[in-house]
Amino acid sequence: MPRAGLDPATVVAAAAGLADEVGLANVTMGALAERLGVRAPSLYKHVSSQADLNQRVAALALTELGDQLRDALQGRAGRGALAAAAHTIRGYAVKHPGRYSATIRLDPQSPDDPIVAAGARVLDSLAAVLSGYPHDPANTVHAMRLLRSLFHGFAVIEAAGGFQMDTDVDESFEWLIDFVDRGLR
Amino acid sequence: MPRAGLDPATVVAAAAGLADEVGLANVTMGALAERLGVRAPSLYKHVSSQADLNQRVAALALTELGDQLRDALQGRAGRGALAAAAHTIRGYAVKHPGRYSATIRLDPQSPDDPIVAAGARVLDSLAAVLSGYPHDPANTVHAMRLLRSLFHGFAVIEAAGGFQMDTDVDESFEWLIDFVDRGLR
DNA sequence: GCCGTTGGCTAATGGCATTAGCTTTTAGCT
DNA sequence: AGCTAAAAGCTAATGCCATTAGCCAACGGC
Repeated sequence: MPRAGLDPATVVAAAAGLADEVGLANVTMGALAERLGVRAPSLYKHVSSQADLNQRVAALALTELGDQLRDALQGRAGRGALAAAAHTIRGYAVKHPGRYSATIRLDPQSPDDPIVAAGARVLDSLAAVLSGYPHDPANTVHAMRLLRSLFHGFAVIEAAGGFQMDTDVDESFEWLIDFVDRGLR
Repeated sequence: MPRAGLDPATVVAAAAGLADEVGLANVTMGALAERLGVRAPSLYKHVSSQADLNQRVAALALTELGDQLRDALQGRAGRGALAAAAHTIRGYAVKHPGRYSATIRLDPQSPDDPIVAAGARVLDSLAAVLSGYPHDPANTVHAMRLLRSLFHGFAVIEAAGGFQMDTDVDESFEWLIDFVDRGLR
C-alpha cells in the first residue's frame, strides 16, 4: 500500500479547510483523517495533539490575514487604509469562519511560537492604519485596542448570527468605519 | 438515601459557578454532578443535554447582565450612561468569565426562548444609552451594533489575555469610552 | 540490493455525553 | 394513616473521541 505522503503543512491546511466547512468544534481527528485518506492515529506523526493542531491553524490564519492586510494597505492612507483593513478583516472572518475562530482562544507556549510573529504582523498593519492619522503616540496602543476590539467583536457577533434586526449589516459596517474615521481625525 | 433536592435552576446556577471557576469548556456533566453530590446521569432529570445547559447558563448570564445594566443606568444619561454601561459589561465579563463565554455561541431554538428576551433587555439598555445622545433614528441600529461589537470584542480579547503590551488596559478602556462619547455627540 | 528512518496501521485505554431501565422517595389524595 | 403515581435518584451499557503502544511496510541514501 502506497503512502499518503502527508506532512504537517498538508495536515494543517486540511484542518483549516475542514474547519471552514463544518466549524472548528467539529474538526475531530477522525474526520480530519478521513478527509486525508488515513486513520486518526496517523495524524500524530505530524501534529502532536489536537491543541497543537488548533494552534497551527491559528498561526496559518493569522499569517494569511497578515498577508492580506499588507496587500490591502499598499498605497493607502487615512480613511482608505482604515476601510481597506476593516473590509479585509471582516472578509476573512466571513470567508474563513473556522480558521478565524481558531485565532480566538490561543495561548502561545513560547515566545518564538509562530503565532506570536504572525499576530505581530497583523498588529503592525493596524499600526500602519493609525500612522495615517494625526495622533499623540501615547494613544497609539489605545487606538489599536479600539480597532482590534471593534473589528473582532463585529466578526464574532456576525459569525454567531448575532445581528438579528433586519437593518443591513453591510450598511452598519460602513457606518462604523465612518464613525472611527471621524473620531481618529 | 435522601434526595439531593435539585431542580433546573439549582443545576444551572451550579453550572454557572463552575464555569466561572474552571472555564466553560471544563464544565462536564461529571464535574457538575460531583459538585452537586449526585451522579452524572441524574442531571438529565433537570436539563435535557449539555447544549441545553449551556443555553440556560447563557440565559442566566444575559438576565443578570441586563439587570445590572438597568440598575447602572438609573438616573444617568449621556457620557455617564455610556461609561456606566461600558463598565458594567466589562465588569461582568471579568467577574463571570464562564457565564459570559456561554453567551458567545448561542442559537435560540424558538422565538420564545428565554435567551431572546434576556438578550433584548440588554439591547434595550444599549438603546437607552444612545437615547441620551443626539442622533438620527435611522442610525440607532448602527450605533447599537457599534457598542455591542466594541464592548464584546474588548471583553473577548481581554478574557483571552490578548492585550499583551504593558500599557494599562484600564486606561485603554477609559480612552475608548471617551472616543465613543466624542463620536456620538 | 541493504538498512535505518519514517509514516502508516491495528489494538487498547480512558474520558466523555447520553440512554435504558430499575428503585426509592415524596407529594397528594382519600 | 395508607395508597399511588410521578419524580429523582441510581447502575449499567453504548458509542464517540483523543491519545498511546507497538507493529510493519515503504522509502531514501548508500
